[in-house]
Parts: sequence; structure tokens; C-alpha cells
Amino acid sequence: MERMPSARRAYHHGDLRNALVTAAVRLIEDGGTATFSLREAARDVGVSANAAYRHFDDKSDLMTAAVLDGVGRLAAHMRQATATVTGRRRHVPASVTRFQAVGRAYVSFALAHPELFRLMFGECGVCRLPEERAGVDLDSPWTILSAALDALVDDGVLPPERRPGAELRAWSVVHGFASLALDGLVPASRGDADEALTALLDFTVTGLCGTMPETRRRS
Amino acid sequence: MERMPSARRAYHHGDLRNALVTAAVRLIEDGGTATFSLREAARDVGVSANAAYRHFDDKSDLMTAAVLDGVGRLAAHMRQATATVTGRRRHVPASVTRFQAVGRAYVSFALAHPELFRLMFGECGVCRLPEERAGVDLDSPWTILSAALDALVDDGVLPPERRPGAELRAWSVVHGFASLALDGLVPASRGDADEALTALLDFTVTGLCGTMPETRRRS
DNA sequence: GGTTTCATGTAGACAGCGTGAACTTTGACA
DNA sequence: TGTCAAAGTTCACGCTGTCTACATGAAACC
Repeated sequence: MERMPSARRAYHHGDLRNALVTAAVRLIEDGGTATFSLREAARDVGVSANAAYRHFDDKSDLMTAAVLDGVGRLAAHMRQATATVTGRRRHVPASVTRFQAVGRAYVSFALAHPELFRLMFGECGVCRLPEERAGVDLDSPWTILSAALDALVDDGVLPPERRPGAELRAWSVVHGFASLALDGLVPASRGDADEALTALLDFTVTGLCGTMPETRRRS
Repeated sequence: MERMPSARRAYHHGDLRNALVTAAVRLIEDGGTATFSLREAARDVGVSANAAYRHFDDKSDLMTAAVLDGVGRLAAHMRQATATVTGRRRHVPASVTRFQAVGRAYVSFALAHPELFRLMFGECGVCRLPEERAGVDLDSPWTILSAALDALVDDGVLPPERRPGAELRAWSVVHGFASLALDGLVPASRGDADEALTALLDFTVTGLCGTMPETRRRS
């Protein structure tokens, strides 16, 4: 199988696997994980339900593929956020601003794709990724976070002895906040939530560095 | 309906609602949220599937009841942890130790009841609790956390101006850590995980207070 | 005490689900 | 051109959530 007209669209789809994943992501995003069905995804693509079994072991395998797709989107979102940091606060080192932008991106992704985010970190989620090794496929987001933390060290605001394990602490904060926000446990109004997030990110930097760093550094 | 022999056990169960909730919690805890079925819960209790509809609107209503049950257990677990704080570190104020014990209890509950915990804070979870007001029924855990934070202020380690919103920040940290741990994203070995948790709780106190407090306080 | 009432149970039916087995189509290659 | 395997299809099964109708029996009223 190499060439496929894709105009005829008879019997052989041509790229069914990807089409199913795309449909799954869309269905999950607006419909939730609970009501998602493999049959509906197949129906959406215009194919019989069992056709999916040529590309996935079972329903949960399809959902895992959707999760992987989501991880990729999250990484892209985070990467873009670091690349285009907007605004910068007085007396706050650039590395801190950029680090906080990563966290902000993480939370905004979760709020923009609640159901997908929940699936990514819930049952059928990253804990069941292939190879029995979960962390592997989260490399991208993890790497982006790591780089931001390294920059904090390079900038002299994060003491090297506090560096080990910082990813896990930082990740815990934003992940927890995002999860709680999805559950409606964060101040409802948009402004309040943003204020809470800002406070949270300052709290994170303080906790990591041992104190809130300013631009006028002590040597 | 008042008296029910409970020995005869014919037709009328006597306390079917509670029995169903108990069965649901157990089935969810060892079987997961995905495979849980209302019919199985009914079968477990020895009652027809439709009997459940006399006590619950639908499946998700039953699951919500299970979630409420879980919130109660979580609160009890946290309360007990604060009451019986074991060990105490040098140079660390007692209020800090007690605060950290609350966080430790939260995480240990999540690790002990992974599926229930996930359900509590996932779809069908606290976000869909009755009254359209999520926070309400989390009063107990929230209150316990609040009290621990108040104690930090009373003890002079948490500056009053940093007190507002502290619940949300503290909760975010432990909730995120617990979630990530359930996804296998925390160092696998038991000792490493505990070490990471300890570091996380110190990080939290530092972030909240602005610095890591010691017993020999300034002033 | 007999009758009525009604909350609480049961039985049966239905569509939709995930999935296995067997069959069909079709593009690629000898 | 004939063959083959990959990628679809159809049929079938048991299980699910939930609807409608019916059965039971404890309690309330005369």
C-alpha cells in the first residue's frame, strides 16, 4: 500500500489511523471521555466500527493514541509560549518571566482542552503509555520545563543545590492548579483566576529559589 | 418504612442506598472507574439492576454518591493525621510540622485509593456535585487545610499578608503531586518518592512563607 | 382487623456498546 | 495475469444503561 487516490475513497481509506485519532481527539474534546465511543469515531470517519481494529488493539489503544497526540499539542503550546514571552515585570529577571510563561502555558492548555487534558493524566492516560515507561513520551514538556529551570540556575536566581528534583515540584504546582481549576475549585471570575495563577507562579519561584529573586542580584 | 428485620432479607433490602454506595466504592477502588457498572453494583448487593433507580437518578448519580463518600473518607484521614502528628524535625516549628502532615495525609490517601481519588477529582467528580456549588462539599478537607494555615500565621511563620489564597496554592501542590504520582511520574522507589514528598512540602512552606522558617524566630 | 396506599422491589425490552470471527475488496508484485 | 496480504465489511455475542409495566409488602386509616 503506497498510492491511494483519496478522491475515490472506496474501501481503502488511505490514512485511517490518523483520521481515527483526529476524530477521537475531537469527540473527546467536545463530549467528554465518558461518552466517547470507538463506534462513533469510526462512524465519523465513515468507516465500519471494526475497521478500527486494523489499526488499534482496542478502544483504550485508540484513546492512548489520542493522549499521545495531546502530549504533542501540549509540548507545542509550551514551546511557543517560551518563544514568545510577552510583557515583563519590573525587578523580575527574564529567566523568571520565561519560566513562569511555561507554567502559564501549561495551565492555559488544560483550560482550553479540559477533557483531553483530563484523559492525558487520568486512566488510559500517560500512566499506560507504551513501553511501560511513562516519562519517556512526556519528554517534550518535561524537557521544556527542564530548560527553563536550567536558565534559572544560569541566571543565578536558582541555587544549584536546589536544582535537583525541581521539575517535579514545579510540575506538581501547575498540574494541581490546572486540575483544581477544571473542577471549578478556583475563583470563578476570569480576572480572579488569573490573579490566583500569578500569585501561584510567584509562590513557585519563591519556593524553588528559597526567596523571591530580584533583578538587582546580590553579586 | 421504619423497621426491617434484615434477617428475612426478602424483597425490601432495608438500606439499599448505602449498600449500593458501599459496593460502588469497593468496585471502583479495585476495578477502576472505566469498568465500573451499575449493574454489577446491584448484582453485588443482590438486587435487580433497576432497583438502583429508586435511589439514584442514573449511573452518574450513584458515582457522585461514591465521590461524596470518598470526600468524607479523605477528610477523616486528614483530620486523623493532624491529630496524631508523629515525629518532629529539629528547628522546625510545630505548626509547620502539623501543616506538612496534612499534605502528607492528602498524598497518602490518593496513593491508597488511586481510583477513588481519580474519580473524586475527575469527570463525575467534585465538579458535578449537587447545588452547582463544588466547593461546598469539600468543606471538610478545605477547613482542615485552612486551620493548619491559620496555625502557621498564629505561630508567626506565615506573614498575614501572604495568608489570602494560601489554601489554593497549598492544595495545588499536593494535589498535583498526588496526581502525578498516580500516573507513575514520580520516582518509583518508595524511599525516593518519600524523599521527593518531603522536599515538596519544604518547598511549599518556603513558597508560602517567603522563606523557610526556623524555630529560633526573628523577634 | 381489613382495606388501601405507596415506596420499594422485579421482569422484560430496547438500543448502543466493545469485540471476535468469517468474508470481501483491492493495490502491489511475481 | 494470478496470487497474496493488508485493509475493509458484515454478522453475531454478551454486556451495558435505562425505559415501561408489574409485584410486593409495611404502614396508615377506617
